[in-house]
Amino acid sequence: MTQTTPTPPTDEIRVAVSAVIFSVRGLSESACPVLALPLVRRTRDPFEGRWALPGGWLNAAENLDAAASRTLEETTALAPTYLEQLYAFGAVDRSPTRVVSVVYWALLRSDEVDAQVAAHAAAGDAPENVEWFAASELPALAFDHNEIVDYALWRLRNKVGYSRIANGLLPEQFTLADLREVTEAILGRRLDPANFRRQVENSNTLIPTDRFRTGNHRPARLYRYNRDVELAERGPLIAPR
Amino acid sequence: MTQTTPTPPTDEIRVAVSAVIFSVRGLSESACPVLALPLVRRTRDPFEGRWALPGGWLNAAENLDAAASRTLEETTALAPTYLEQLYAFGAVDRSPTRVVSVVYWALLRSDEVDAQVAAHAAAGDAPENVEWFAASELPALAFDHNEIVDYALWRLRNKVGYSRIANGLLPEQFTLADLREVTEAILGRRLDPANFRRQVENSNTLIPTDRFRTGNHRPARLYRYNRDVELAERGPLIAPR
DNA sequence: GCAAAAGTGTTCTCGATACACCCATGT
DNA sequence: ACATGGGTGTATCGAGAACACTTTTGC
Repeated sequence: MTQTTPTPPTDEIRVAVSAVIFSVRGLSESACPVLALPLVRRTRDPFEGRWALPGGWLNAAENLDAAASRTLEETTALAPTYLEQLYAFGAVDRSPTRVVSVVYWALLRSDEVDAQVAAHAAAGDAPENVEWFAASELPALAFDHNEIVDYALWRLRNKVGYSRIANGLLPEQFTLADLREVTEAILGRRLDPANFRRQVENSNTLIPTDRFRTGNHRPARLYRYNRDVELAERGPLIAPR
Repeated sequence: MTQTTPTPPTDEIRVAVSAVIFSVRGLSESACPVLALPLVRRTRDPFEGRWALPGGWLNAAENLDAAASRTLEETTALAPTYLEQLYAFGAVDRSPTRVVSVVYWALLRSDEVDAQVAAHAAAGDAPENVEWFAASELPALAFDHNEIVDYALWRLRNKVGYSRIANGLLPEQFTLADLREVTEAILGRRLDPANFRRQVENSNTLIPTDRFRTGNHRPARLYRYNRDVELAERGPLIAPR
């Protein structure tokens, strides 16, 4: 930003924005929910045919956050419940041409994704080049995108530990078991239901409703997210959008 | 990174790299040490005369990390003990022209900085446009650099809490009181010497030497940094350089 | 001897964990 | 009735904070 060089030689450097979009597939089914993310099949030369993170070029009149949202919207047609910058990747050899990628990571509500995917399947207009993959079973991706996903996973797991962010993956109303199972899917280990309940209750991030989900067993209380909390953990940076 | 646009319209976007460089001034003096950082006075139009973070344009054949190191070297002629990417700032209106700044933050050993500054003062070749400021008494900076420094301070304070990073500001050998005073300067509050000692000892980041610093009171043991630890806290990203 | 910092020991509290136990529902 | 998950109670452990106390130096 200090412009020491009179004629900046940056013509050959382009800025891209990508996103690691997390959601949960197979919630409320018998099996365990699985952390998943959408990938885009490349249709042009560098790594043609390989899967890659959704992304695009940064427009000159577009904020970084807006570009990340646009990328996300173009891929999933959905609004994220959480969006945060991950890292700027800028190694010279990460692409045949010089590209600096500012990567974001996001959380999507599972019900919206499920509905979207089901609607596309029914209408037969599923975007041909977008596919959801389980985060634990990714193929070899284009560019350095495998490393990027690894880093995003690390951040997500970290954040799930000290913050109550997992509800960003759940519908408007959900049970504590839902929230616990999603957290378990992220962390990759089982959690004590009793202790999990108390930790969540003490965090004041959830508001109990008077509705219950009935099923095979004792009905479970439904909770909803408390929007007054979420912030204050990201420091003095303004929330995106 | 997915190059959906055939002809990317990125010609007007330039990539800059800046650095928030922290060091400690006034260590081993009677008063409390003060967290300080170098600023550069702008000599051209946007915000001419105002102080700004050291930085420069990213070269086409240069990694982001390398550009940060270069920036740092040009400002201080010193090698950092710690260097980490802070954030990519890319709001459209943060500069008259469209600039995406990838900002790093770094720690410098206080003794090296003191020696450097003293040498320049003696030789009379002090760089006219670089000056060290106390982090708590910054003037109004160019661009969005005040916000950037605030965010870097937040990250530094955070990291000091859960990691043993403060020794990156200290000379090769130092006492526990040195380390505690630096930590106090960063956090802005006093710490219990007894508890601080135990926390540091249990963290295994320090190696006791058999040397002592003698002074007005009981001699204090000198410690040095244990280089085997430091990493593993930054996730799967490779260390810079 | 005294002041002051270096360094040690002890206690208390709080949060996380483990786990025993009761509750409510469908079958 | 009983299996199963929902939900509560309780003992234990460890890290951190508070603070009393001993040690070692310069003056």
